Amino acid sequence: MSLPARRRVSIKDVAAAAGVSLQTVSRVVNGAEAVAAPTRERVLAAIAELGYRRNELARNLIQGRSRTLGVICAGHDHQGGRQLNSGITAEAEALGYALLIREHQADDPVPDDAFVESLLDRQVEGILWMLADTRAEHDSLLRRIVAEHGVPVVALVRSRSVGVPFSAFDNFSAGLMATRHLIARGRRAIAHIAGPAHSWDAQERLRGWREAMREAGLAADDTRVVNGDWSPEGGARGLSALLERGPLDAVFASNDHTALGAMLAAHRRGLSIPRDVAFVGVDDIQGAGWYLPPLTTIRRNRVAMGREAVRMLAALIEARHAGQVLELPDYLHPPELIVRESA
Amino acid sequence: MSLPARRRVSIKDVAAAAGVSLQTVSRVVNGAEAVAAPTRERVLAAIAELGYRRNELARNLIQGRSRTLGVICAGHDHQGGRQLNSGITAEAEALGYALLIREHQADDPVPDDAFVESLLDRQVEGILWMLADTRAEHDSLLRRIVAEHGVPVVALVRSRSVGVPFSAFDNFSAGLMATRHLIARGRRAIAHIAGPAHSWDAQERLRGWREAMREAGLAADDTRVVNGDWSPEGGARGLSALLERGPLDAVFASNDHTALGAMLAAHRRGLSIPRDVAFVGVDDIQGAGWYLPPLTTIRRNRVAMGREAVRMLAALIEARHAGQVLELPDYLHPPELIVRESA
DNA sequence: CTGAAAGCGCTAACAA
DNA sequence: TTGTTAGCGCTTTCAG
Repeated sequence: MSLPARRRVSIKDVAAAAGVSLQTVSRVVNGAEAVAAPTRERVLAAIAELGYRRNELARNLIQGRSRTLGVICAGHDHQGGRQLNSGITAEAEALGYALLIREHQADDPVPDDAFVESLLDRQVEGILWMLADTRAEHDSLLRRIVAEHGVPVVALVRSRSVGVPFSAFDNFSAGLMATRHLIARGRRAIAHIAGPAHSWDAQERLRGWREAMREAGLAADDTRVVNGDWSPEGGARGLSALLERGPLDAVFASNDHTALGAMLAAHRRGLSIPRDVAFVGVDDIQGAGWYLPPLTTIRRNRVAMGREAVRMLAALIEARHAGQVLELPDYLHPPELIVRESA
Repeated sequence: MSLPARRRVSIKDVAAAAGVSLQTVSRVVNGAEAVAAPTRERVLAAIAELGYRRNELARNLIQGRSRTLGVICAGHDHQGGRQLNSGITAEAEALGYALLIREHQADDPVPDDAFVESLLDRQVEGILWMLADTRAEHDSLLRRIVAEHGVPVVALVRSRSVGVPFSAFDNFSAGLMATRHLIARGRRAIAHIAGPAHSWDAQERLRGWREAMREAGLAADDTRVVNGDWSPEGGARGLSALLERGPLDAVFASNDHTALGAMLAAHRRGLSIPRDVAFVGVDDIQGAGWYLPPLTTIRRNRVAMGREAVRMLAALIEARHAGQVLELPDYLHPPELIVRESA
C-alpha cells in the first residue's frame, strides 16, 4: 500500500530521455503545432515510457490561474444539497474546473472572513455562494468577498441586497403556485408551516403564500403560520400547533420533509388526507411520490440551477481574464407543480 | 462585481514595504520564533496594510505537498452520499486538507484511468474511494491507482480483493440483524428486495439475509429474492414480483427508499403493515421515522465512516512523508437496529 | 522548428 | 536575528 514517496517524473526527465529541451516537451504536451513530427514522436515515446503527467499545480502557479472554484454551502442540508452538487460537479468538470468545498454547519458560529480565506488562499478563481441566510452577517461577508478580495461570486440563492448575480429558485412563485393549487381545489382554511425564520427561501415561500391568499380574498393572518426547521419533526410540531389555533383544511408545507412529518401528525389525529386536510410540499425529493398518500409538491430543478450557476461563474472568470466587465442577467428558475394525491 | 483582475500582493511586496527580506516575511507568516519583536511588528503592519495572504499553491509546489485529497464517488447517489460527505468534509477540514471531488455517474461508462488522472494531475496526496461496484473494471482501476501511481487509497466500501484499507459499513451484519429481527417477531416467509446486482453493499446484505434464514432453518431460495435499484420504484416493482411468486409475511428491503416503495405497493393491494407484511429497511434516512407506518430500519452512521476514512488516509499520507510503511487495520462500522412500527 | 534564460510565489539551506 | 542563494515544475518571452 504505502510505498515510500517516489518523486514524480517531471518535464525535465522527459526532456533528458528524449534528448530535447524542456520547451519542446512542453510544446508537445500542450499540443502546439510547431514541433516536427519525428521530434514529437520521440517526446511522446519518452512520456509514455516514463509515465509522465503534467503537474497542474506548477502550471497553475505560473499561469496565475488555479482552474478551481470555491463552493460555500450549508452542512446539514435538509434540502437535498446533494442533487445540486451533481449539477455543479458535472458542469464544473465539463468546463475544466475543480471544486473546493467549504461547508458551514448550521450549529457553527456565523461565518466570518476566516471562513472563506482558506478558499482564497488556495487561489480559487470564483466562488459559488449557497448560504441562504438573511442575517446581516452573511450579507456583509458576501459583500466583503466581492469588494475586498475582488473574486467573482455567483449565488445560488436570490440574495437581497448584495449585487451578486444569482441562479436561484423562484421561491416566491413556488409559494404562490402551491397555495393557488390548494385554493383551486376548493380549500379555504390554508395554513403554512414555514422554514426557519432567517432562511431566505423560507421567507420567499411565505410571501408567496400570503400573496395567493390575498388575491383570493382569504385570511392570511399570522395565526395560520408557524415556523418549522425543514425537518419532519418540525412539520409534526407545526401541525399540532396550528390545529390548536383552529380548524384548517389544507397545509402548505415549506418543503417535503416538513409535509411528511405534518401528514403523519394529521394521520395520528384521525384526519384523512386529502379529504380532511390537503398537503402540498416543496422540493419533490426522492420518495415524495411514494408517501402515503403520494405528495403533491413543487419541484425544483436543482441540477439545472447548479449547472447554470457554474456557467455564469465561468463566464465571469473568463471575462475577468480578458480584462472585461461582464454584466450577467440573474437567473430565476421556475417552479413546477407535481400533482399527486395529497392535494 | 467583476473588477479587472488585480495582481495579488505577494511576499515580495510585503518585504519591500517592511524593508526586510523575503525570508523574514516568510518566517513571520509561518510563525517562526526567530524574529525580533520590532521586526515582526513592522512585517505584520505591512501585511495588514497590503492585505497580504499566502499563496498556498506556491507553497504546495515547493513543499511537494498539495494538502488535497481526491474523492471518487458515485453521482446519482440514492444512498445519501450527502451525509457521508459531511463527515468527510468536516474531518478533512480539521486536518487541513482540501477535497477534490470526482463523481462517477451511474450511466457513464465504467471509470478508466483518465477518470482518476485529473485528480492525480492536481497532485492529490491520497484518494478516498467510494465506488461500491464489484465489476472487475472497478477493481482493476483501483489496483492500478495503488500499484502504478503509488498513491495512498482508503476505501469506503469493503472491497473484495484489492489490498486497500477500508472504513466501511458492515453490510453483512446489517442483513443478518434485519432478518433476525423479523424472525424474532415471528415472521417466517421473509423475502428480500436486494439492491443492484453488482453492488457490493447489496451483495453483502443479501448474504446476511441468507445466513439469518439458514440459521433459523427457513427457506432462503431464490424465489424469495428480487433485485431492486435502491429506489422506491424498484421497491414497488420488487414487491409485486414477489407477491406473484407466493405469499409472504415480511420483507427485508435493501434500503429505506426501496422499503418505502414496497410499503406503498403493499398498501395499494390492501395489505396492512405490519400486520400482514412487516418491513425493515437499511439507512435510517431522514424521514424514515415519519413514514406511514414509521419504518423499522438498520441505521448506518455515515458521518463516522467518513471521518474514520479521512483519518486513515491522513495517517497513511503522514507515514509516507516520513518514509514509513504503515499497516492500517480495516474498520467495519457496526449496524444499529432502529425499531419502529413497520416491524 | 528548437533552445536558453527568466521567473510564477514561495521555502529550505546556508551564510553573515 | 536576518539575508542570500537556490530551486519546486512549469510556461513565457526571445534568440538562434
